[in-house]
Amino acid sequence: MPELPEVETTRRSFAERIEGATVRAVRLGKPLRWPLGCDPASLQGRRVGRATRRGKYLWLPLDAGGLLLHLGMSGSLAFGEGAVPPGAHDHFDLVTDRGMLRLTDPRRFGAVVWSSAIDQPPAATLLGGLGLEPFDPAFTGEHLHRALRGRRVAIKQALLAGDIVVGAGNIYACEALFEAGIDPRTPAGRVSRARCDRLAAAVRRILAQALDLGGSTLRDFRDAHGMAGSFQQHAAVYGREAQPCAVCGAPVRRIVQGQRSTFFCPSCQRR
DNA sequence: AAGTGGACCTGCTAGC
DNA sequence: TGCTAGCAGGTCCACT
Repeated sequence: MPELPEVETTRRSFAERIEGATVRAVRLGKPLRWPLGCDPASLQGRRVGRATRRGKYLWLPLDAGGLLLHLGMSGSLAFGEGAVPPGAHDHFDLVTDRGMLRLTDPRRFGAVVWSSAIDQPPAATLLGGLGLEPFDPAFTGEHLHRALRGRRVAIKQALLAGDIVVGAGNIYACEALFEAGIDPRTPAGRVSRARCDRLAAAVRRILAQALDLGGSTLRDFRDAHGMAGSFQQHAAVYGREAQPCAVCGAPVRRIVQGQRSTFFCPSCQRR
């Protein structure tokens, strides 16, 4: 599910309301990707700080540490007052004096991990290999071109890998490559400097547009207010196999790269 | 070092 | 109607 726009939309929807709250209790459901890494009772009484985002991870500071959260493929966070009984897919509740933050995640690829600080393991280890933030001014065509040099993987997979630039998942990598007019199968190291300029701009523009639209809701994404996103209605290629390209009319193709679907227009996107 | 494939887990849909 | 195969927004890890 959640790529950068969904994670950031989620962050914005609860960060201000939970900041300054005091933790009353923690409830765990079924296991997530990794164990919490602390006694849940040890979080009681801690003060919640300002939630931040790095890539697709959220960092929720608590006194003397914090929680690193990831939504995996199917996770979403909800924040609300009142005690709603947990459902079968509710696997983490942070109950505070201002309301409860709840992670719902049917597939359980998500995670909530305690760390004594964001720059200490395990948080630092998980965040350590991440590439630049797409809206970092340092993320330029020049940076992208340099980072791709010598890499033989397809450009689509290089974007998804997250070690050069974070935030673009399967939907937005496809959309950015469409906007930049680049065939997703192009070997990463063969994308010219000029096209890297276009691609870096396209990644930023697509992610910004998706952010404006509250992300994409394919099936179950909701922000912490329960609001769905609407970017999926603006997708040019993602999920549109065999439908006519809005620019040239050629049928959109679906191929598989690294066991993930890639959608592209074989006419508008070239090697 | 870079590339590849498998693993994690559940739910939904299309097709027979 | 019911079963099965295939697919889904991520990313870590082991292996070549």
